Amino acid sequence: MTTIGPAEPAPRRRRGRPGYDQPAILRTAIELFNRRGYDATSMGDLARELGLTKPAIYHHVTSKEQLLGEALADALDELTSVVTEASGERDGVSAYQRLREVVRRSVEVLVAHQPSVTLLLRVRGNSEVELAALERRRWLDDRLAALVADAVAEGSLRDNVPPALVSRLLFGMVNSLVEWYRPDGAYDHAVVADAITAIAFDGLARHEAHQV
Amino acid sequence: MTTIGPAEPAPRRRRGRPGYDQPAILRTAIELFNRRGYDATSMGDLARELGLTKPAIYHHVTSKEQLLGEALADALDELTSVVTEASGERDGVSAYQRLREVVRRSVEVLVAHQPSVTLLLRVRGNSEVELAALERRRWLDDRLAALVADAVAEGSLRDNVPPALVSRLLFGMVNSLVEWYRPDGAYDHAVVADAITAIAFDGLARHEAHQV
DNA sequence: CCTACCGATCGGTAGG
DNA sequence: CCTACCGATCGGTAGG
Repeated sequence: MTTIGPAEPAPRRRRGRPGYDQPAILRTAIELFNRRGYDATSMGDLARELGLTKPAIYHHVTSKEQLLGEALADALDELTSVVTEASGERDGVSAYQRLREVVRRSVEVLVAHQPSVTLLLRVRGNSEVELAALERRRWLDDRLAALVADAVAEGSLRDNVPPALVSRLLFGMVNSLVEWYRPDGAYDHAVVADAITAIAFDGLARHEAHQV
Repeated sequence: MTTIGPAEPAPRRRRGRPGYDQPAILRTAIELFNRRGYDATSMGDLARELGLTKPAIYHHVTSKEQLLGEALADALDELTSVVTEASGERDGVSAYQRLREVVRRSVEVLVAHQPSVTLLLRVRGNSEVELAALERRRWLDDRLAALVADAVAEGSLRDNVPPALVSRLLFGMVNSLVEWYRPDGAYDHAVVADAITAIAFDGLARHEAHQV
């Protein structure tokens, strides 16, 4: 029913031009979707960027929405791994330590999968694909909020701010890095991860000076 | 050349239907632009939402892009006021205090003008109007980064994270609240402003427990 | 001559 | 992978 599937294990002999495969088209599509926005990007734009005609793209891809779905699945799969692996209860590991680990690993995912995560964070729910992605995102948010609540309950986080609010602000800060982080820029991902965890957990005031 | 302008000071006698004025149409447009995205919102959608025909909208408004420009100007004017007023150097007011004031007043602007600020934060630069808005936004970002640098230089903020990075993360956290804040929701704007300043400046770890 | 619209349709372009 | 198209809808405007 569709030409999409796992990449052929052995590079088969091909007829015609070498051309693009689906992952290559997806990468370019994600880049354009981020640059101009999903709706403002036409399949013609994508064809021009690739040096193909519009119909040629449909040889590799069934729809524009499929490209979006593929991108969102990438981001969601990665974030789901982080949250399930790092937030799961383990003997001798406090909620506080697990939260710090989730923050650090989230930063790594945002850096390594920035284009698809950026798309995920901009989803508005305008189609079935987007609504499904929003549902998975909500599941992640709930797990993160529960982890923050655990850390508050165990006494390691401030309890004068509602945990749900803490969770939103903490991951709001984490997620904001997709707006400006550039892999070839001034900051290594480790520098960013350190800065975020330092600011989030210990604040940005010098401790001698944080009384107003 | 256009019927747009300041509202008539005295409500003159009208013939025909009472109808909408430009500010009312703008409010509805902003709401739709946020719900579905600017590009995904057609003037037909806006007309349907208002109970008008499409041509009727063009009686009040010259173009779809003008509506976007109006919204972005609202957000930018408000944020510019905050940054110029609260970040300006004054005798006896430290950069640290001014930064806290900017954060607090920014939260108030985000809450009071959430719809237009949300649009501003999603601009991609797809048109002249959007490019001009991005330029003004960059000006704001530069002023904020300078204020953070001043606070670091005066010794009140941690100096082990680059000031430019601190600025991005701090206002990334502030800006993230447009993604979830609801004026009729659980949190008063003062609660949110307190939570953000507390977390940002003093961190979310309890001070007895913030050593890992 | 005005404000406040309507029914119909313009030239182009969208995804497919 | 192209030329040649489709059904529909886009933002915007005509006359009345």
